[in-house]
Amino acid sequence: MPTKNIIWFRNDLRLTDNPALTEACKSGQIIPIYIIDESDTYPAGKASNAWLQQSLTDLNKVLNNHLLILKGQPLDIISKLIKNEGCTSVYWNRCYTPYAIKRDKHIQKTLTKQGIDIFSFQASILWEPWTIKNQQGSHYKVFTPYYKKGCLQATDPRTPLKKPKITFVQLKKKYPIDKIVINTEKYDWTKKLLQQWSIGETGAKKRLTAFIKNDLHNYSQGRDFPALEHISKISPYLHFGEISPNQIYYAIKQLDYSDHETEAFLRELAWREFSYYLLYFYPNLATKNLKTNFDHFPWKNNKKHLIAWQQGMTGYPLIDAGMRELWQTGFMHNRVRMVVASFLIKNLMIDWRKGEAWFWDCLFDADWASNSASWQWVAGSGADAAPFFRIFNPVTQSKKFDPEGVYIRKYVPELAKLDNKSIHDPSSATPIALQQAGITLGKTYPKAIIDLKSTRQRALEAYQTIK
DNA sequence: TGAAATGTTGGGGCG
DNA sequence: ACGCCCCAACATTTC
Repeated sequence: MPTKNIIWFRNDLRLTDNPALTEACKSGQIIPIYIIDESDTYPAGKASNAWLQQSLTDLNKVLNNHLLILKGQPLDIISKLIKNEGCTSVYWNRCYTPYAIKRDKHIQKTLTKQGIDIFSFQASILWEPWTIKNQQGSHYKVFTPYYKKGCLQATDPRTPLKKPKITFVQLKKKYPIDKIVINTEKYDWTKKLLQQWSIGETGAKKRLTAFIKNDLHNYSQGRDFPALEHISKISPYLHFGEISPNQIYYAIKQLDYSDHETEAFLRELAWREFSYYLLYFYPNLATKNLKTNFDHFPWKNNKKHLIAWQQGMTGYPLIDAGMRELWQTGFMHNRVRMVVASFLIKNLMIDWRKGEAWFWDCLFDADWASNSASWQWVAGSGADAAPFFRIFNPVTQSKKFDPEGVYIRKYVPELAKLDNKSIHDPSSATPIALQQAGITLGKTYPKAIIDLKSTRQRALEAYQTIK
């Protein structure tokens, strides 16, 4: 009689390089499950959930319709399944959010007591936080030494595993796939957004291959120009584990060349690791300033400004293009993410947590670790963060990185007819230029909601008060 | 993975 | 031809 193993999929929605799946298959027959965890303290945002639906649909397909998608309390669901089907072990790949760590520990303890074997694996990060320590035996606080001395001197990451041979358990009972997940009606608005992506494990591999072929050679420079899209766009796949960081890492390492470009890309992958690392040592990363002096920062609570930012109606075209890209595609180019975040935090002086929340809801790639670490990075309140006084000028950034206004015209079409010089800052364009482009400020496109120079000054003065 | 203010230099216009 | 000034262009400092 072969053993019956539950493989609990979480952020590892793939069959290749999936250690928990591989081991579960080695030792017996499997019951693959996904649980919509109702007690998660920070449930995924709307965009993220929409992606998840598609991803689960795809995973179910490659599992020949054997994936059970169940909703409720994970411990209850797993216990019931064990009892109904006579399982002897549960396999999963480790998660690293504070909530998941606590939940999994509890489940492991409870089930072990009942004689069930729990096997957990490392699958979604290259280096687990507790394995990387500095010379004093503490955790690193600065990225470069963390990466160079910590990670790169540590054991090499696992090389990717092949897809295992799977035998499914013949279930004794029926388990209705949860309708909430498969119901697309609720997320009708996301249909169009999702069509722009090829979701699932195969799509992830295609995306990576295309990036390596077309964009990697020019990554370090090209990634700064939002119109070029010389970026990997792999983050949503990586978040849900449709591809593993190991697969990406070795796809780059095993190229027949290694240069400034490949290094630059691997460094970005390492920033993701650093985010997980920080989250592990600072479980409140998403809610509390790592630099506590920021607790006294005089944030403005201007609802109108926040909404203008969210809707892409600030009157600064690069900001508005970025925010509309987010709304229309569930994604935003990285350079623009930094600029819009700087604008919200420093020019509007709105608490970074408001921005973090909006991104959490709108981004397909919304990731608890990366999102909070990155917002704290821009705010200057995080570990090894950008200094507060590094304030982006959205007009300067626009001229530098979207000189022809290609990106702006794509997402802010009402400015399409403006000339290349005026398009970066319509509020300071000549009346003739505006008229020729058919633009009436305040009517067809908003007037700049704030003045850059004075708000910059205001931010610097506010920063002085908390120093 | 800035930007603005301030400092320095050197070519060219001009009296 | 010379000194003076202007001001780009670049470098350094500051936030």
